[in-house]
Amino acid sequence: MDALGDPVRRRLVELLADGSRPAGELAAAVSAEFGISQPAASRHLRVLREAGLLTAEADGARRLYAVRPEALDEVQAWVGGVRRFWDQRLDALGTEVARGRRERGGADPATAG
Amino acid sequence: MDALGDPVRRRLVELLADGSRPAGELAAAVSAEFGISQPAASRHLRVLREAGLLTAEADGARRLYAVRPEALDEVQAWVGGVRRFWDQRLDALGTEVARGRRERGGADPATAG
DNA sequence: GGCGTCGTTAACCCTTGCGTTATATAACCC
DNA sequence: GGGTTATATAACGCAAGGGTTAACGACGCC
Repeated sequence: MDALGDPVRRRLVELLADGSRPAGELAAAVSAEFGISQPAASRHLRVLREAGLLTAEADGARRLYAVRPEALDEVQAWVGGVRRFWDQRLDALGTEVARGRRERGGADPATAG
Repeated sequence: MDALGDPVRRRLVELLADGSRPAGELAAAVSAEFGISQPAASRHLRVLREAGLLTAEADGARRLYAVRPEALDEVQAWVGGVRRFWDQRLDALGTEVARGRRERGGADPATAG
């Protein structure tokens, strides 16, 4: 998840959302969008690879990159873990979404809106 | 999402998973776990706040922090957007998980194993 | 085998970001 | 009001990360 803290890297993952692509294609895309060089893109791919977000498969002279779904699972699981609480809170239907209310007695935008 | 690229900040969000907490409590926790000072923790909270991940509500001399669920929605939506493709791929049950196959004609470890 | 292409690695610079200590602001309490 | 607690900001140093250019390794083609 640390690896996804960079917008270029997030973009690279996005570009791989609909299937694998050769490194060159990815590099061309982010180079154009972010104005960075091809080696820079390569390094981002490397970081993503080492973080387990992507896999690289040799295809002749090219390298096909692809998303590793399990990694996305982990991310989603993490977010889900945090969100779960809020979901059941909302499930309890505004019983008291903002706990500060009780102390301040103020209306909460989350429940009001 | 950039804000979640830091382990301390992720931890802070985790600590807020089960409800809001005062800054001091959060600071104490991450200070202990990561060996950082209170001001450092405060800055992380600030980053998370400015990123829209957290909200801060004054409670007397304290400041109650809480997760902003909408922000988590965005994260999950992003991941979901990337994952969706993979989900339907897996739904098609190994019809051809590794698209590289067709170009190379070689057996893919993912499908073979 | 020589050449062009694809991609990664190396070496280096500069900015960003995180950490620290010291200090400011604000609320509570007596 | 003075002191204490709670939290944020300021000023600053340092390490890390990301960018660049140059060079290297690997494959494909003729």
